[in-house]
Amino acid sequence: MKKLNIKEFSSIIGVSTATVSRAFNASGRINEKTRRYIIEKAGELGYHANIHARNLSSPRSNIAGLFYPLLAGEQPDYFINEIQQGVQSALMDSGILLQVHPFPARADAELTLETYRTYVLSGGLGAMIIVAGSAESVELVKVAREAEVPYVVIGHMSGETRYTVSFDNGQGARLAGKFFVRTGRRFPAYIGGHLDKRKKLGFLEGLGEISDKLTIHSGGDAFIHGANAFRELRANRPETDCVLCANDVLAAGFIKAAQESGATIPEDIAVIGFDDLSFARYLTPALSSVSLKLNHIGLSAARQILKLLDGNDITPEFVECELIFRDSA
Amino acid sequence: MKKLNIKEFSSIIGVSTATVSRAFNASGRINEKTRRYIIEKAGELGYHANIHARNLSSPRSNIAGLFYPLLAGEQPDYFINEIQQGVQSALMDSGILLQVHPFPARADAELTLETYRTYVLSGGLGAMIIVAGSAESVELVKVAREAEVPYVVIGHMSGETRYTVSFDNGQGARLAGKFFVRTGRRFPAYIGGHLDKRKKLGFLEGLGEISDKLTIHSGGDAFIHGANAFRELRANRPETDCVLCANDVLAAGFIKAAQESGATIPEDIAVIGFDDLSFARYLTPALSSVSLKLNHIGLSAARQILKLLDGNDITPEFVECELIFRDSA
DNA sequence: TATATTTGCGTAATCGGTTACGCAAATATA
DNA sequence: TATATTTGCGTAACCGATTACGCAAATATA
Repeated sequence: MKKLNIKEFSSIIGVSTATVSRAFNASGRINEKTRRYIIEKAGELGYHANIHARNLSSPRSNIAGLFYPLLAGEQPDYFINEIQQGVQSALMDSGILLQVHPFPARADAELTLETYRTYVLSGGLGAMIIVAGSAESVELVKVAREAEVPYVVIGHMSGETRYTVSFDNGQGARLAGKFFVRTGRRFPAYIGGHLDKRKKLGFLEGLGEISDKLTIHSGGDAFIHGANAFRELRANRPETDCVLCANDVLAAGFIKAAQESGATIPEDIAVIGFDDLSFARYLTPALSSVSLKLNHIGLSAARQILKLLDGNDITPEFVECELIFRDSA
Repeated sequence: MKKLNIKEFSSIIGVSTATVSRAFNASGRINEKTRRYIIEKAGELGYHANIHARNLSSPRSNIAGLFYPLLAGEQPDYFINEIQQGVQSALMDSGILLQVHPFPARADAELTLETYRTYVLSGGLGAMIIVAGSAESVELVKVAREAEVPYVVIGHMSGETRYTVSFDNGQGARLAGKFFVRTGRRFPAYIGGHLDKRKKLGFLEGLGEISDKLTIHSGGDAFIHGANAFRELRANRPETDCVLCANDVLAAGFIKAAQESGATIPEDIAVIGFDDLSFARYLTPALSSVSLKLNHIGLSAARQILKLLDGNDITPEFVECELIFRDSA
């Protein structure tokens, strides 16, 4: 079945193209009966307004892009996943579609970034949600500004304070540190992938008096690195009695290795993870973790976008980290 | 800075619009020097061809949509996440963008579906990847056909054999059943959310001689339901010595409850999960699971799409389930 | 009833590209 | 050198919608 365009369709049902167009758009005056008739006929004959033509003549794009830095390694990225799901639920009934735009770190980034740049600047997106965390994120914000596309950034980004849903890793880490001193721990360790300064600093602050005892271990961000960290710690600094891991996957690896070696958690070593991904509670012992409320953050960011698209103003939002207590600390 | 359109841009740099257009498109004859000159100038002046106009005059869409049924409950959907990540890596350097289209089950589905329908039929998408598993998926395939958009479906869908990347849950479950009889288990149970016939049937087949002893428990698909299942089983059928769970989250819940009650796994009860999500190995004991190779499936599906978009033919692909042995069985 | 206002719709310009067609210049062939 | 072919580019007709403008009919106001 050949596809109808507006000219054919309108002439078949005996009205003008303008009227057909008005039937499908809120704008313009049209008799309610005519509108219903046209909509009905469109259903019968299978007429669907070409979306590109619409976008061309009256610029709009109901597509929002979610941009985020790709994790190194092949592990599935639960972090982003939880944000994405939050974003999606907020967008669900808004008529806004979601496009996902991962970008790799450094090496290939330039190419990918350039692709996105062109895409956005040529009008492909109506809104952008940018997850901070790499140099590329900053570039993307520039692109958003240049293209005059409404955007919000998730997380910390220097220089950007206007459109954000932010959280403070440092504050979260501080919570963990304080908890450790409060529960009488003496020899803390921090297991971090590619070092996140805020986390480390916050942790140090929270650790207060015992902060001079801190050991830092950094390898990668994956399960295996958590396990390695445990083994090295065991070998080089057996007195360690509490650790903060930069993410939950790392914590899972750490716990696993600890169990294999016979260490008990939290008695011998208390461990706290970061992000509070939903599998944290599946672990044994169930993992205590600094919750970033990722789902909530995603939701908020998307709602902000929705407001911007409605022409409303928004105020930056700050989401406080919360320490979720389970069994590992 | 006002945005340039092709007419302005071309007249500023002293060529015709046709030449500018040719510079950016593979089609058409153009002197290599002219092309380079134009591209350079475009960079300087910040000219970006309007994407809607391009799509209008020469129909193409470099957007692929990933459609999938939404999980009941608010849990993050790791299943889809792993597929999505596979899809993304395959699409990464292809220039094809990915849009995600979750659709809720039943209740609100009609509205959402209608939105997607209109969107696709009006030319919004260049390709569709449809995850089977609900009545809506079938509808979406119809939409794809009607809109003449290349598509591939992931999973089983009756009537659709041409464009698929499929797997057989039944085959996977059979593996689990066989393993249980081989290892001398006698009283099997199946923990399933909304019952998946194939899984149950396959499990029964694999169970062979001990299949008449099978108990079936079905509640929901979440962690809590797995835990509940354990408790009920313990109360009503304490002799149970092996279970297959319809997914890994369920299995995680089951294991957790088992540990709390003091039962040991796998000695007292062997448990096998389904999907082999990446957190399976984080659990204690590490969860044995029927792997669907979701990441691989996503990759394949996307590659099929790429082939179709290149005008090549594809042959349906079948991905065999594999039982991944870890510590829980 | 005469005039002013509103409503409903059609005509045609416009959005910003792509590309068929044709022509002149450059190159190849005889 | 004369002719045939190829190359490079410009002109203008599309692609399929939206919407400013204007007119006639319907309704409101005097």
